[in-house]
Amino acid sequence: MQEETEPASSRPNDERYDPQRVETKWFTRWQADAQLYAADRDSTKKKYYVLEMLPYPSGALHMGHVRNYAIGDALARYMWMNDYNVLHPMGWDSFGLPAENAAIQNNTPPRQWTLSNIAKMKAQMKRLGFAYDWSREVTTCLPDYYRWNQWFFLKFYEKGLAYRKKSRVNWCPKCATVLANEQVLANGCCWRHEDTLVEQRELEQWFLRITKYSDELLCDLDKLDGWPEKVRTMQRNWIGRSEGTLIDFKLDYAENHGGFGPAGSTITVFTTRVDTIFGATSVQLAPQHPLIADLAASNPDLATKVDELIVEQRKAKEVGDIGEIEKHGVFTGRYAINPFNKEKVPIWVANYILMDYGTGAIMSVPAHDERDYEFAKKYKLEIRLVILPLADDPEETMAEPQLPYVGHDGMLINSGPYGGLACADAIKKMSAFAEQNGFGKATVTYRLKDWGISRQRYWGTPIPMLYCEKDGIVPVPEKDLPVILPEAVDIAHATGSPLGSVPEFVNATCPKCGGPARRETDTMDTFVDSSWYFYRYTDPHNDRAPFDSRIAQYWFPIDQYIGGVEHAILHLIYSRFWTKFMRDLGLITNGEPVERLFTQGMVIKDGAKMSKSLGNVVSPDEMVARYGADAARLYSLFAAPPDRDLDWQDSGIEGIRKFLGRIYRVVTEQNEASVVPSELPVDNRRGPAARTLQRKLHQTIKRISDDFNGRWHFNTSISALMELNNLLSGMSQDIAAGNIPPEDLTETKRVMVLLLAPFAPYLAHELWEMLGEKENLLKASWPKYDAALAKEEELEIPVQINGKLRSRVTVPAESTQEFVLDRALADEKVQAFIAGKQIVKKIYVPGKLVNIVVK
RNA sequence: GCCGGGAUGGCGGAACUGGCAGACGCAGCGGACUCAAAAUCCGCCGACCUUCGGGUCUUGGGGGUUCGACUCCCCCUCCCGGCACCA
Repeated sequence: MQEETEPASSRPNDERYDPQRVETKWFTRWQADAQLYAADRDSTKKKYYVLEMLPYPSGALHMGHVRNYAIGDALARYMWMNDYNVLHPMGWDSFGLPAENAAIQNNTPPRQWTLSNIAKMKAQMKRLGFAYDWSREVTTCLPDYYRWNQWFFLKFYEKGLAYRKKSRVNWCPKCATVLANEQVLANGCCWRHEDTLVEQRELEQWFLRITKYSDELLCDLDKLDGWPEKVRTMQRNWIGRSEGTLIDFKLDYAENHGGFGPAGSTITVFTTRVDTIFGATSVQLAPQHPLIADLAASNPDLATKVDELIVEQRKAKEVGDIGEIEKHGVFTGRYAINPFNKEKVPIWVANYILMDYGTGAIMSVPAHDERDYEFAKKYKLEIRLVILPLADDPEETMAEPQLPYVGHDGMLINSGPYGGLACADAIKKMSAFAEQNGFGKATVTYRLKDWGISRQRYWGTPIPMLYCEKDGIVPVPEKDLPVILPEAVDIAHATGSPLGSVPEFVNATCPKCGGPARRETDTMDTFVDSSWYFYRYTDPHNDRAPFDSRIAQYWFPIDQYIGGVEHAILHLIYSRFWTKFMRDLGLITNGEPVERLFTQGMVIKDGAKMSKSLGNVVSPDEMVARYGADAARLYSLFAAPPDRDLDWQDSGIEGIRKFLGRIYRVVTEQNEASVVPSELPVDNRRGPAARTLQRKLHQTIKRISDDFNGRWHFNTSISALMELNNLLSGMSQDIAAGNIPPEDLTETKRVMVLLLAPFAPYLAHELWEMLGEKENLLKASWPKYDAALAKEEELEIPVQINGKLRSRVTVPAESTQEFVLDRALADEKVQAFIAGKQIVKKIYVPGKLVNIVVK
């Protein structure tokens, strides 16, 4: 009596889902249509700019890329289907060191290596079906892009925001060139000469004055509520704003006869706790402090000790535990005068003082600073209590603290006229006093430093500057841009900047005097390229300006930016800086580039980040070949919520591949009713099965739409789609029996395909066509859900007794509290549990549960 | 040390505002189809106890609030990320 459903194996092969066949077919079609994903230049639709961070063209995509782009692509497709004018571009962050390394290793010119990598990766992206507007492709290593880096540099220079300064860099004596920080091994040696210690050298470098925007970069973080709090916190830490006071300690001439001469007569210290200054018992200098060179010149013993301190400090920094370093110091033999109490305090040099923070000098207050305390104990310096904390015990107002006491809830003692003041009050009054008397002032210090953009490398944007003997530093005139990066440069044997060995490049004419001039041979940090590339996408072929302001204004800010959290600081802070600068230039009006930021998690395998050395790398090409692009993409969305790390499992993608096969089968099955449905109108013909299907359909639309508009938990979107598919595939008998109206069946399949489209575009397009749809799926409208249809008619209400689940009752959805409670109490199992007991409380949470409390 | 994030079956994960813990998937087990296998389909699938009705326990650990806690509060452990003698 039971009809056996036809086994799948008897189905002709070509009816089964074959990802290679489907994907090749659509890949070919999409290739032929250059306009497919083009953003409109003029559109009455609302704009939506969705962007994924552009990759470095290393030669092959990895799974992290696939995940990143799968998220962005799903969003772009969803927005298209919601009738937005979508901008979804892609490009290449294609300057940088690996191209030079490859050039040295394989003897391939960096340009050739880079462009061939781009070709490979672009082919991969296309095969994966990502919907990019390739007519807007930006390649940062090409002159039509980097000339605008140079143009911006000239603007920075014009505004006084690009300047030259001596700065310390890593120098390998064997390579005879400068190394990036990443090229210095953990033990402080060169990556190519593992037994050679890297030195620090002073070099003239170009800087961009990002610190001009420190405050704005910090304050505007508060407005970025579409950014993860984590990233905002990281940027706040990075900027590191700190309010404090600068205080000048005069050198004691009586003691310092001669020493400390030309370098100055005062030491300026920065402190956040000027209220503790009466407890200062020494002044501590960073070992690199300029005053020391002066002293050390006449004191070789001191010079040696200071050098040791420098080495200790640098080693600790390289190992990354500067916080753990054993504190060492040396007394200079000299003294300074505390301007508040005119006391003479010894001047020391210590390895825990950093030259690049504050002024490189501190006043040491052992009683109220942990580091100073530790140092003072070690070298037997005086520890003088000047703050008494408020006592816990209200009987006594002040407590004898355990040293060091670093709290702010106290009162000053032993502090002359300031005795009795509260800390906060004292800080204000003492800062004001210092300012009135010309030996200090309240100030704000930042951890953020100006951005050193000079790189002694070949594969980067040439800095458009000239050095003329007569006119000094002269910018290249705008009309002479771009300064083209020459090819055929021997980078393997270069000493210093490779461009320095190219006479045709170096030798130029001074635009001012017409005499000979030398070109700048350093190139720009590649973070310059990525600081503004997303503006170029809006007007990528402009040869008169980096972009047209009006066009950029239409698209900006970026509605959604998606990328790895590893760029939370550098790239995202430089980009914000660049945007503020462009606004001040009048190019744009927005002060921030990115409205909403999403940072996706890493792709890991076997509990570790994928890496060649661990041998746990999963190749996207292999996944596409074995399971298809749709499966690879769908799995990267299904395996974990996008913001969390994703643990790659090969068996998992296999499961997704099976799901795609099931949805293919369910949608394409020609399941006609064997019983002819009656002629009644549809609404009256819908029995319980039809209603169940309809309800599930609308619930699924709601769930997936909510995920797009909210948390982006696409893993649950996809499970919702699986549930719907499971329900429909389990209804074959109802369908055969004519219990599902044919129009419902068609509608369900249609909607399922629409819901699948953002995640698995190849299969969705194929099924869409198979359903007889003529219009491009991208232009189809995202389905709307009907809350009334999604609503359950009957509810199964769990019944708890004293919080423990004991039974369930089924009630109509609109039941009153009274009705539900009566039903629950009448239930047999419930009766058994409450028999002989007293009902204390009856709780009904509408639509959710009943809890009966008994004694 | 400071600031984030996290810990749920054998595994990846779900549970949106305090209301049925374990959706969906993987792996596993049983069955159907097959000469057989693969593929596919159907069923079972947290642990322990069970008289097979069910019962007890269970969301890193300990306490608390509540009729009710994965969810809120306090304390603790471990893992991941960032910052770190920042004066």
